[in-house]
Amino acid sequence: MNDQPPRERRRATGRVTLQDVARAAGVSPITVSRALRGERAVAPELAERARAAAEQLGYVPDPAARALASQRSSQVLVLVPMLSNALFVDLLEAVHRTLFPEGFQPLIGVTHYDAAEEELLLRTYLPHRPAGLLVTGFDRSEAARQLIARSGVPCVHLMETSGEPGVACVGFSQTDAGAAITRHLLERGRRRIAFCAAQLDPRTLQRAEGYRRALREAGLHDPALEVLSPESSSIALGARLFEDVLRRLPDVDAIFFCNDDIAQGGLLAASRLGVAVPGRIAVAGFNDLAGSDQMVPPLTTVRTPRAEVGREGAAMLLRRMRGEPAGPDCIELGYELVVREST
Amino acid sequence: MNDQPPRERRRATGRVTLQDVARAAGVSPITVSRALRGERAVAPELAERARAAAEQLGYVPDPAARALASQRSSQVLVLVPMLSNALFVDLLEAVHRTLFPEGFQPLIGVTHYDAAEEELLLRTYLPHRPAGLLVTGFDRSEAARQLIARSGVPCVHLMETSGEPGVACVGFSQTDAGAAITRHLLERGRRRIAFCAAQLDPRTLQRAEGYRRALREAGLHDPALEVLSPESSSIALGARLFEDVLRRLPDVDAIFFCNDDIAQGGLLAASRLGVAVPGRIAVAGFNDLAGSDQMVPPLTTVRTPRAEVGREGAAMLLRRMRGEPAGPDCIELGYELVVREST
DNA sequence: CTGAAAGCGCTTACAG
DNA sequence: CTGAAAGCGCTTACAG
Repeated sequence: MNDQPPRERRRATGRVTLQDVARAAGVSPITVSRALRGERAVAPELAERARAAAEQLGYVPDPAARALASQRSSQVLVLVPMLSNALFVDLLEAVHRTLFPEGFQPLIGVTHYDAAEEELLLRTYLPHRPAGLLVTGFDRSEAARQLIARSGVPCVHLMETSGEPGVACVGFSQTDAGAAITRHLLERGRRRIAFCAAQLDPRTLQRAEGYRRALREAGLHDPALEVLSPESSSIALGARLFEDVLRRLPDVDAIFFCNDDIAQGGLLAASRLGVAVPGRIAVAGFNDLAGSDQMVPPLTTVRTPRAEVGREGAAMLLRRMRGEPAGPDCIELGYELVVREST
Repeated sequence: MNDQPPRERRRATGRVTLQDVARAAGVSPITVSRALRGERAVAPELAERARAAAEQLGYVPDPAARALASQRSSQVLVLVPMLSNALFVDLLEAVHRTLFPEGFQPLIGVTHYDAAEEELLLRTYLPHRPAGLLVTGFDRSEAARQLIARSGVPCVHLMETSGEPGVACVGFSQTDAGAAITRHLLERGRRRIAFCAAQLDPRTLQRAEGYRRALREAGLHDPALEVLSPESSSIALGARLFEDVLRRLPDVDAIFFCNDDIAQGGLLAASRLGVAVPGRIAVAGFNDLAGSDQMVPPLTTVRTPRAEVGREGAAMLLRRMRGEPAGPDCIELGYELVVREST
């Protein structure tokens, strides 16, 4: 009567393994593995038996074991600068919708517009061997660049475009968009157009470049009209910048804010101070964020294709992760002027 | 002259492994492993040698191998309803700041207030064996509840509190906070106070309950004054709800909006329509989100402790993941009335 | 305090 | 098309 279990050395995880499924299906574990991943040709009958057994036992592959054996996980590292900018929330949403149903899980990292922090995130997450990498723009430390290159992980750059062949990217011309909204203000008869910006990240500076280009073409460029703050973009900062312009540059008749949140703050400041918009001063924003259409007056802005950027960027990455024909290296999407009553 | 390399069966990953470090340090791999993790007592001299060798070779542990061997990854699954509600961005920020420096990486999942989606996220991520789990509130499918319980992964509930012993949670009383802001409106002399809500998630409904309690106590409760929309919260929806109240309930003299974004929309609608706030109608919000202090007039609201919830929730989870004394099951944080000019 | 052995649960690389 | 063997790079569980 010795029914005590044998001295157990095995760690009992209780998990249903490939082995269990193989035994139940009467085939080898490799065959089950192949059948479940749809890899290679497996005899239809065996594949079906494997699937049925897996289903019946409630088999769920172990991602850690899979990652260890294949040297590749199913996570996709997505690096964005800041979640408090609704732009990136829209971007992430589109990325998730594209990747998740295809069996890849986005792993979100927030850099806070900080090169050192981005580097730390890469150092932390790259050892997980993500299947792919989605990063914002091209501006990063040399070390970060090398980490990405040496990792061998397929990488797509979002929100900006680059001419360089071999560099995968999906975005639009921030410069052109900045020039377009500035030209719109010129067409409305504005002559002293200020540019108010926060954060001063590369994309903001590209919009500044577009602003300059448009004003130079009109012979109306004046560096004194650029109000650049390195602070984070926020409604409160926008209000301050607006008041600042009013005080220091009384002849300004229009402001192009580099992002809708500071533009909204500007509009609110105008309302509080009783400054007529667009009568006394026109206000334009950028990105068409939530609420801009509800401002008083509704905000003229540029609708940027962040959802499309997320979708197309993820799709481009998908092709590269799967080794499919990669398609174009760079996709340039459009933008759209949204003219409302603030200009 | 046969210097062609031997037939290679090994997959050359090129990675520096524990073995390499052990060889270099002249100790066994297990000793290196223990030294690097600070586990158990390792002779100081050996530990130092192991650390030096690891440093010198640029050794980075393989998370997949670690997860497979230990049956536990270093990721912490964090489930929030929606990133477009800035509340959750603040929450995630605090969670990241608390967890990341301690060697745990948040893995963000967005449920979109959808029980089925939450369940799918759990089914997808739980097999990764996260070290811990942070979820929003208590409202989920029975299947989700079981998945969590059976996984054995330590779990802390955020944003709400529960009396149940053994259920770890960090939050505050949404009901009390809702009652408090309603009482503030009463104290301001308002008598026909409407409650406008979107989304109708559990926390919103708890605020509604607080609203009712306060009005009943004052003998002023009227179900007709509740305007509940299942749509997602947004500035645009707030504007519509405001106009709706004005039209359908002309005697209303105050509105308590369940979230600041719809309150901001209400304020903007008032401004557009020329309705005096608080003269004709008082407006109060909830959460004190970005921009509320910049509204015209500035919005009276309730400042909720989401950053503290994130920090304390993550800290509570940290203790549980490490098997330290767990501390209290439930931490109830406070909230703060922020009275501005809209009431 | 230290280490040899076993094992975590998969996939790769061959061979047939 | 299928499978036996080896291996991915760690940690656990023992033993000493």
